[in-house]
Formats: sequence, structure tokens, C-alpha cells
Amino acid sequence: MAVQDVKGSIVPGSSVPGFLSKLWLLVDDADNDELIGWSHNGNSFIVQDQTRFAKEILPNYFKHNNMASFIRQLNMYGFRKKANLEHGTLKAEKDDIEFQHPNFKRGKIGQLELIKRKVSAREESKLRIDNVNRILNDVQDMKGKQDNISGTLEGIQRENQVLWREVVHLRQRHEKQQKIVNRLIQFLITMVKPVGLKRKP
Amino acid sequence: MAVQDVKGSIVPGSSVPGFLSKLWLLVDDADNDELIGWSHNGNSFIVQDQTRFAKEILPNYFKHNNMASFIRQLNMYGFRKKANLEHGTLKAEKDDIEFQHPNFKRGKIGQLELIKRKVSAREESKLRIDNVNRILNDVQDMKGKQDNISGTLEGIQRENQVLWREVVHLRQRHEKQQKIVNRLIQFLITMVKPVGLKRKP
DNA sequence: GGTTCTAGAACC
DNA sequence: GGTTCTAGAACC
Repeated sequence: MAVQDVKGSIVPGSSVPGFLSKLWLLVDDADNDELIGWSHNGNSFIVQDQTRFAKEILPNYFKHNNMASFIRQLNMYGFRKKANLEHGTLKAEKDDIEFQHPNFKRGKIGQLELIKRKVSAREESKLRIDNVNRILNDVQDMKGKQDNISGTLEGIQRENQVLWREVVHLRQRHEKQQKIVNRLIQFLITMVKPVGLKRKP
Repeated sequence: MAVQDVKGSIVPGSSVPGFLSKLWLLVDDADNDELIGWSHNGNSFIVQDQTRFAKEILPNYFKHNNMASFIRQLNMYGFRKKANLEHGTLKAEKDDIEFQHPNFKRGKIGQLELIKRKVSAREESKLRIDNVNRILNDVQDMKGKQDNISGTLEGIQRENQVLWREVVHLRQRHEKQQKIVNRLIQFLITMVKPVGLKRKP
């Protein structure tokens, strides 16, 4: 029973997720060295026999014995698989696998709390939906404003037509009036002016 | 060498992908019955020992020996894992797995061509990017049109102001002129009318 | 179209 | 936050 009171016991004051605590114990425990342990430089860890590891070790620490689930968690916490450098090694019969994380290193137990679980798929998807909804809302808004502005424009264009008509009408009236005034003045002049009067040179 | 001329040899006239042809052979071949075979009703197939199957059978048909890659292909072609009905069976030591597809059934080899590979992730992603780009273009367009319409609106509003000023101005001139006309007429009347003249009753 | 590594999503 | 099944994406 290596698991019982593991949670939080490694880095007491901090909140390191159960998976990371257990993973550290798993890798660091010399008892497991046959199946899982640190790489030579301590910057990664290596599982020697995936099948045996999954069936014999995993269920002691987690609620399953599936390598796939273990790998899913590793990826969830940002671990990356290291490329197998030796592909020409005795054909096929290599069943090992190596993972690393910049903050998962031998001796650097304090860095465990720097390893963050990626934002859950659910939240991410919600975020994405939110973003799309935001865009759709924006477009809706723009459409509304466009309709508004189009309405205003039409109103103003109508008003403009009316104004133009009134301007033309007023100008015509003004012209007519001007003619009347001119004629009246002309008439007055002929009334006042004695016939045959000459201008001074 | 079970693989060599498999491609297209099962359903000659059609284009069944290599994976499906090989899968059919794999399941249908009685030589493999210890590790993979049809379920009792022939509507699904069962792998008995994933680890042995992956290491011993897979490389004879495919270019790898990974169960994960095999499962990835199954999912790609729409196969679904069947839930393990018997979870209380002798604790843990069950390493079998069962998959099914509506068109993958014992004896129904002709239905193989109805199984379609899902649209590749790449195409899908391109489609999605295209869609986003289309939306962004639309928004861009709308923005452009909005700017245009705003410009037009401002122009018309200015024109409107000018027109209003001209209307006011014309009305004022008209009023002044009217007064002049009235005064002139008044004047003419006083000139023409004899002083003290009375109206008839 | 196949293989590999990582992520999404549902369910717990 | 853990486990499982399926899909995305890159590379071949």
C-alpha cells in the first residue's frame, strides 16, 4: 500500500495533484526500478516493460491498469514522450517508453508544483463556444446597428428631398416676387417721372 | 506472408481500403482464433490477449506492433468498442477487447465497402479554418460597408444642414420681400385713392 | 491512406 | 480531478 497517505505528503505546504505525487513516488522508488525509474541524467523517466508495468505497478497507485490511461494523464500534465533513439535495437522486442517534463526531474521535488494540469477539455470547449457566441453577438449587434443606420439614412434622405423641393419652391416664389417688386417699382418710376425729362450729362 | 496480395483481392470490383481488407482476413482466419476472432453472433470481433496480439499478429499485417495504432485505425473507420459486460470476472486478469461496426459482420463481406474512413483531420481542420476565414471576411466586409454608409450619412447630414440654412434664409428673404411688396401696394393705394372718399353702404 | 503522439469529450 | 473511448494533427 504505497498510496494511502501520499496526497500532499511530498510537498506539504503546496497543492500538488495526486497524480503528480504518485508519479514521483512511482519513479523515485527503488523497489520499482526493474520496471520504471529515472533516466541516467535524471531529466526523464523510463518504463521498461509497458505490459508488466501496467498490470503490476499501475493498480497499486491508480484505479486502473491501463497504459493508455496512464499516458493520457501524462499528456494532460504536459509530459512529452521522448523519441526512441535506438530503433535498430534487436528488432521489435523493445517495449520501453520514455517521458519527460521540464519540471519533473530527479532531486527537484520542489518543482512539482510548477507542473500544471492543462485546462480541462470541457472548459476549453466552453471557452471556444463562448468565443463563437461572442462573435455571433457582435455580428448581431453590427447587423442591428447597420439596420438602425440604414433607417436613419433613409429618413434623412427623405427629409433631404423635401428640403430640396422646398428650396426650389422658395426660389421660384422669390423670383416671382422679385418680378412683382420690379414691376411695381417700374410702375412707380413711370408715375413719378415727368414725361420727356432728360438726364444731366 | 498473409498480407502480400490482399489489397483489393477480397471484394475485387470495389475499393476497400487496405486496413479493412486486412482486418477482415485477420478476424476471419481460423489460424488466429486463439488471439482474435468473431464474437458468437458474428456482429463483432474480440481480441483475447491484447499484448500477445499486438506483438505476434499485428506486425504480420501492418507496419507496427502497437495496439494503440490498431485502435486508432478502428476508430478512424467508425468501429466502436463494446462495453465489457463482465467486469467481475476473476479480478483484473482479463486483457480482451471487443469492437464492432454495423457493416463489419461475419459472412457479410460485401458490406465492407460501405465502411467509410472518416474525413481526415486535416481536411476537417481546413474546413473549419475556411469557415472562420469566411466569417472574418464577412465581418470585414460588413465593417467596410458600415464605414461607407457612415461616410455617406455624414455627407448627407452636412448637405442637410446647408439645405436647412438655405431654407431659413430663403424664408426670411421671402418675408422681407413680402413686406416690401405690401408696403408698395399700400403706397400705391394711398396714391390712387382720393382723400376722404367714402364707401358705399 | 497509415502510424504516432497528444487532445477532446463524456462519464465518474 | 481521474478514467475511458474517440478524435485531432503531424509526419510519413
